[in-house]
Amino acid sequence: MLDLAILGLLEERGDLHGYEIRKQLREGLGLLANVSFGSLYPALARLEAAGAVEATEALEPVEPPAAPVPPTGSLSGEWAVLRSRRRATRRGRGRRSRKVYRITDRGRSLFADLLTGQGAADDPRSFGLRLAFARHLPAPARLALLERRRLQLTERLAEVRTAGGQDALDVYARAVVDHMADALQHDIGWLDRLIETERSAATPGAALAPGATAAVGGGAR
Amino acid sequence: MLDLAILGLLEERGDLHGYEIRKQLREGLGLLANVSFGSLYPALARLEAAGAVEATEALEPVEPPAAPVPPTGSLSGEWAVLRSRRRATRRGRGRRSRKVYRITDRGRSLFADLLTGQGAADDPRSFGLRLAFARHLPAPARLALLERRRLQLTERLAEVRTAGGQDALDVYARAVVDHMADALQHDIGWLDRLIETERSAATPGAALAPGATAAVGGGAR
DNA sequence: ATGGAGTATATCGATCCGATATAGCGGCGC
DNA sequence: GCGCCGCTATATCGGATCGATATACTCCAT
Repeated sequence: MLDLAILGLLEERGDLHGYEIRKQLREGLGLLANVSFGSLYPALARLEAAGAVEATEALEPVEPPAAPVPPTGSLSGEWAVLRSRRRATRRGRGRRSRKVYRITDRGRSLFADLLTGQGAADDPRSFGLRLAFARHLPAPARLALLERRRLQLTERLAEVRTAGGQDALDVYARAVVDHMADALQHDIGWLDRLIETERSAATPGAALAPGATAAVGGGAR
Repeated sequence: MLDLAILGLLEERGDLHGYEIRKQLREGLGLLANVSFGSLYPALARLEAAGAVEATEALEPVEPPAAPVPPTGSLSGEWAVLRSRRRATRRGRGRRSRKVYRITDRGRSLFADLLTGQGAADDPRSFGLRLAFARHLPAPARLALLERRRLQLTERLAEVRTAGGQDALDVYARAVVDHMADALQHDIGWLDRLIETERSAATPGAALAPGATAAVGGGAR
């Protein structure tokens, strides 16, 4: 449920250690907000135990070069350069432990499973996340995701309408229920636009027309 | 966090036992959905331990009348009548254990605290719940609640806009972020309408004008 | 140098959810 | 009549997440 977020981030952005993952999730995509350490570290441990990610302990020892950060050369980029430079100027005992995580093939397959995610769907965060990573999904699965979500929202709207139908509600409760229905309709409209764009990008006549998905950006602003 | 919902329900609807509380929360107000037993029963136990509610074991014994459902006369209404009628037609050993909960003065005071709830505010469910029970709040506190929420949403919108500003996002991620910003603006507009209604209902000139809050129902249709 | 701010990992307790266990009861069909 | 299904009803368990907190190292300003 945030395994998906972690795997997606590792897939798209490369290396990353716990603290960075949290930062990117809080800043990068405005979706997940929060994601406290109390959930992040257990999740990373879980993923590592499941073989979906590999952790390389990147606390460089006192000896200068002697790479104990061995496989896969240039992952950490300019950031690691700065790091080792600082270590050179200041005294040894390279900074803190710091585990850098890398996604495995096992993890990539798990990521694909979580993305389609037929098993248990519902909540809005989960959907937003899946859609944000929809690029890694084949076109039909993308469409299925959108339509499944649309169905869920429609059902929810019917429930809320039923709840709002009873007139035992006072002004404030009614305002809340009405607004909820309104927001749901708004979301459904957005999904409809996305679905239409997705469909027209896959029209049989325009089989090999790249760049056709350029106008997806919902109804924002 | 759902203590508020339970207390509010007991305050407005009277008696109620666990199963009924869940039903009313799922159907009655479309807000909270879910509220599984796994959270409800612990919450009830918690509230009972805190002295906010009193539980009367209402498994009526074999003897017909002999009220062990003693204080506060006509709480359970027609529902209890049906219940006892059925017991009369079928054999004794009145059905299942069934604890009926009643709110105490202690609970009412706790309810008031949770309603204003300066301590930790944020999440949307909590706000929706508070607003739905806003009737039990004095007018200034009501206004404060709305404005606090408005401020939070404005801050969140700024964050989301910042996140959307970076152009490293692909079409789908952008669609998600844009829609999130859009939904936030929609919510803020709704709050603005509520705030205005609330303000105009409290204009100094129209001090004793009841019924002035009749047009609150947001933009819902 | 002292101490605050930022980086970094980890754990704790509380809350909540979904699934599941248990059990009384009414009605339906055959 | 009798078995089974489904509704009412309470309770517990494991898993996920959050917020707070502990710990430690580094950098920079004073």
